[in-house]
Amino acid sequence: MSAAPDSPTLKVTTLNANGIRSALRKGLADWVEREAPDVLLLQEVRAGPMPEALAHLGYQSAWFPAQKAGYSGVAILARGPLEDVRVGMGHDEMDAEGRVLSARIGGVRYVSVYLPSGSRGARQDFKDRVLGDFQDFAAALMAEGEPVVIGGDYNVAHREIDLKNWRSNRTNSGFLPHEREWMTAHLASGLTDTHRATLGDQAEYTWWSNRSGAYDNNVGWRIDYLLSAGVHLGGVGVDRGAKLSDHAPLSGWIAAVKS
Amino acid sequence: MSAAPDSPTLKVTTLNANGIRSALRKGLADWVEREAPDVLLLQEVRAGPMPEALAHLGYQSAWFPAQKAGYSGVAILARGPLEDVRVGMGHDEMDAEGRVLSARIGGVRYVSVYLPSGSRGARQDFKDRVLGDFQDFAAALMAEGEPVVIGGDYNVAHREIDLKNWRSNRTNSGFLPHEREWMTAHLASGLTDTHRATLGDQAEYTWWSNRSGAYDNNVGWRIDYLLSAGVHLGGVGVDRGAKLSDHAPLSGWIAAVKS
DNA sequence: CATTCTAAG
DNA sequence: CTTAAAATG
Repeated sequence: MSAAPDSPTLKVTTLNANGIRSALRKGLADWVEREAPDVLLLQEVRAGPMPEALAHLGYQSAWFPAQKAGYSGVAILARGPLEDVRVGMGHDEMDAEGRVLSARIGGVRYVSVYLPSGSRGARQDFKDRVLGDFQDFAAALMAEGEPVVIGGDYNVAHREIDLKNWRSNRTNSGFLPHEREWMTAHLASGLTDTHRATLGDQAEYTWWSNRSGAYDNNVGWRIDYLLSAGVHLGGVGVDRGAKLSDHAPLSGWIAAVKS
Repeated sequence: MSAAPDSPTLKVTTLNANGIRSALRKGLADWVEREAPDVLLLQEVRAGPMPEALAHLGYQSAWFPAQKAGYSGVAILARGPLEDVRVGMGHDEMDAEGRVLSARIGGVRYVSVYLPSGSRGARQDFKDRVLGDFQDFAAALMAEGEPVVIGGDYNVAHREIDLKNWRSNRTNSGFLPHEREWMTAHLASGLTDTHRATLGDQAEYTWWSNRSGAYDNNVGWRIDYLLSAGVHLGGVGVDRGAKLSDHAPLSGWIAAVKS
């Protein structure tokens, strides 16, 4: 992890929890107490609202579960008040699966997003369809004029350096040419990939398959992002050693904004 | 456990495994190697045929799974050849659930039976219906003239001494008056309850609920039986400490029969 | 409370 | 490989 900058900042973390109950068993509460993010964006919580999960550490929270129990679901936890909480992105299919949630915290709009996986083939069509819709949603948010921070699991690796075996994955969901082009356009719409901007072309991953020693061999993908518009995110880093789920927490420091 | 008698005998064990994979994880193979039953009658294996499970210890086997994966299913394992294996009891409903299997081993017909639980209310009707059918099946087997040993989970405690809290369970499935009367009639048809015959009115259980410390407090039920007709079973005993499942293995020694 | 299977990733 | 739920005991 990088060190925090000197000026007054807020720390923001995004994490695909792959089941918040599982992540809590693996020490999420201790990790949060130690790392003390001011804003925590969670994806794939796979549970209904659990406001008590980190309440003892002083977090308030908003939750947007999927209609289907045990599936998907996002949350935002923060040490300050969550204002103007918005569930969903006005998209029946995405919102039925609890994939987008946003709130204003300290004058910044934070979005927790979990874009669909296409690894099960039959879902690639859905993924392809909603990428454009999410871009429209993000553009509309930015047009509101508030600073925006989007954190989440995009299920897309952008560049060759963003996954271990890019050659063998050129035809696999998550690194398909049109997905990568979509990410390029998404960023070009005004969002900074703070990980890339901070760490440059250093290979670093945020997800490792559970199968066959992918983590031990660091055969990973960078598919989780902290994107920002209208505000600077610094000190971005991946806590590869946290092992709270099959994803690593991705954190950064954002300059405090007057609200 | 009681000691083996002096004369040439075969050891027979019955065990509701509550998932043979689980029982193997909990040391079933070691237990079998140590206790070395010649015949092992298993219920609730919750798996398809696994002839390899104890093959390394020299066991041959017959399996009768339920049609529904992961549910019910019985098996017979033996160190000698299994002759005239018969799957089911000629009863569509019982046989769809893999509840009765028999084989001749060393001149004795062994039956592995898993009678339905009524603990889920809606299944009590089914249980009540099939008790009579199983009695008919057993009577027909005995009428064939071969010695018969039936081992299995009857899901019925016979007498007040056969469960810890008989007073509070008089209206609960497994100790209903008509179930107890059925067991009385079942035994009266010519089957010896070898546990009761050997150990008398000593309270001993074969099953403990997984909930709320039932095992530690020995709040159990005697619902597994070794019944015999035309052959004597001695040295019957329950291995309460085995902890291979929520049931204890029940074993006895049978005098070898000329085949 | 424990087991297995399923859907999903 | 892992998670959560569902069905079943």
